[in-house]
Amino acid sequence: MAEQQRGDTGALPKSTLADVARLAGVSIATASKALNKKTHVREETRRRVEEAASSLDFTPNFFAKALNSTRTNTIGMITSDLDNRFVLPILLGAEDAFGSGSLSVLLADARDDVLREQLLVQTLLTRRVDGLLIVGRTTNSRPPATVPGDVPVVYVYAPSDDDTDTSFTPDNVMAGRLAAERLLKAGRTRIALVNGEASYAAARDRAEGVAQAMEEARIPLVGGKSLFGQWGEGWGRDCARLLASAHSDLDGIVAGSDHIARGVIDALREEGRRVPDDVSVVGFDNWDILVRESRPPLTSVDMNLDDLGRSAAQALVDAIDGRPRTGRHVEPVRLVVRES
Amino acid sequence: MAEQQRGDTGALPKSTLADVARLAGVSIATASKALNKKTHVREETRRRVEEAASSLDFTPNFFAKALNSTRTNTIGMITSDLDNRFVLPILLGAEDAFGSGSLSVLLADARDDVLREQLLVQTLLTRRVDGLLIVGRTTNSRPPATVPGDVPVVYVYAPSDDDTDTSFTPDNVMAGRLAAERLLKAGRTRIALVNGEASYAAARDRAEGVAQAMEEARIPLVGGKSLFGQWGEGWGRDCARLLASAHSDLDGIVAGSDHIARGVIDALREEGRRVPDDVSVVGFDNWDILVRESRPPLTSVDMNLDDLGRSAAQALVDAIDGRPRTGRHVEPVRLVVRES
DNA sequence: GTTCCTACCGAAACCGCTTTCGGTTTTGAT
DNA sequence: ATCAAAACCGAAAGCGGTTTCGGTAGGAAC
Repeated sequence: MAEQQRGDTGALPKSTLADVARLAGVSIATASKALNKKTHVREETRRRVEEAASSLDFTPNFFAKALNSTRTNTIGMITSDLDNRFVLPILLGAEDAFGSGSLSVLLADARDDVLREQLLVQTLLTRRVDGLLIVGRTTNSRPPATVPGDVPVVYVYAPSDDDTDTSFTPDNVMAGRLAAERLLKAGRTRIALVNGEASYAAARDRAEGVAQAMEEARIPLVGGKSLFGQWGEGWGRDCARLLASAHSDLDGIVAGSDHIARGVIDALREEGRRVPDDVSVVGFDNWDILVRESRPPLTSVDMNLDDLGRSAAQALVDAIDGRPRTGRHVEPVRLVVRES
Repeated sequence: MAEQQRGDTGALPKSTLADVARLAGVSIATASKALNKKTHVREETRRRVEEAASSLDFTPNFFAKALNSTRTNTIGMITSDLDNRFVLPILLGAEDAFGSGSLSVLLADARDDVLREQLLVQTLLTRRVDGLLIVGRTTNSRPPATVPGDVPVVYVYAPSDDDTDTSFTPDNVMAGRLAAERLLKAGRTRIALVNGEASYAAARDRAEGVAQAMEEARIPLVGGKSLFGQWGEGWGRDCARLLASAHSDLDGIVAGSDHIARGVIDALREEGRRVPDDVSVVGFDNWDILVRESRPPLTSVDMNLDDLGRSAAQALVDAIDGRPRTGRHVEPVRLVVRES
């Protein structure tokens, strides 16, 4: 009998702070303080207010709150991720970085278009987001977005050109090292690098890491250097076939991506080379659908995107709280050993 | 000289409607009306106000606006999509369904957990979203979320159990038909269906569609019925191998997914059957990375997720505008012919 | 019995905008 | 020139909270 159904629309009663105050027999001001654990309110009064609030299942009006007080507990996330691989891990990271339920994420897709991105920044700022997470499509660095004012921005995956910005990007050099070292430790000495497109920083960085590891081991790369090509399976196949026929002693291949690795493995098998007995293969990305079902299952370097997202989100939270952690953060990756 | 830099924080000047009104020499009320193209305001007055507004680059305070007026131009999107395939297409659809920039999407991940989903619904309602888009992980139908009040909800991919809700789901029966018909039209008569897990509505529906097409053609399925298994390449390989050795006249395979199809194709090739010369193969999902680089490139049924998302988003917009389109909408899919 | 603190509480201003409603001009017709 | 109707405009009342600041009551100190 306490609550009245309002019509038959099932609309929620929407009690306001005034209702709570009235029910608790205090002023609105006191009710507000009581619920916000602020200034001294007698313990008993607070209890009364809280009871009143919960009995009316009072939910403070988000917008009224936001009207006074700069924080909105909302962050904006602008993505340009085409194949859809980063958004959710990063979202999860962000959600975890806050207490559950407290923070919300406004997601928008820039479609890899600078103008559109700029527009989205505006829109999000209008909605008074506390901070911005800008997710790139590649690890190539990019011009910083122009974000007026003091809104913190964290770049993820694609770092900002400006090193005084805050960026989080996976350590592709380390990835290259891990891949090469894996093969070296397994005693392989005739190792080739079938890489992706040279226009990608990821490809170049991985090449760099591989080169470092090989130099330290004083073993030259088969073919002398990174073999840049395309990202697809086709390139992996073609290149592996050439390598196999040119170098009968080939015993290891670092592939620039899992995709390429799939091609490499298939070609090797068809050329009569056993994987991993004759030639061992390592890929990058640890992309589930590619890695798990290849024959044999592919050893791959996982770029730890979840952690990357979480770290970035955490950094954004910190920045919002006034503890900025500027600079380009290059996050560690990890090798996932499978049978290849 | 008009704008003053406020300190060196670079904080934006944040002009308010009052500033605009003052500059234009009108009252706040008039300024408001002028900018909102509402009641009659003299054309010249409107101009003055608009000039003032743009010279101060006035942006209305989102929260103040939201405080009076139920609409917030924000929708909530709750996903449980694990492999990350639907979120962006649907997001794009939603963004397109509105004028660009006008609407924002609050994204949250339910992690396939009913309790968490319920929590998120609450959180989003607190933020007064105009509507809710609930994206499932499979096409299996699901119990409706309990959304108090009159907030419109549209289910995407996974339809609600309750047919008076609004759901959008791809037409997997049609998909099955298209796949089978493609093979039949190519003159194939010894066709098998290597399907995914029977616990998935998608698998069962596709089987249903294939069965319909075969019946109409009065041609039985090799093996007599859908061969349910798992979704992976491994199952595709194993099953294709068995089929190939048991049925030398086999000339067509419908695979339950592109993933399975990849396995099927690889196995067939290794069994010495040429694709498509000896056996033609069709997959489902048209998942770029799987389809394009298989040998030969795979003919596949595209589930039109972009359109699905767009339609769902549009329906949500309509519902918000008071034109609900309840029911389970089964959206068409399309065949993408490649070489297999 | 004053005086002075202290701890609580509440009136009222305010955040920035929308909207109602009454007052003032303009306009148009007579 | 006169007057009603139409067109504009602005004061003020919200929307639902937070926050300042002054008022009270009760107790300790004198």
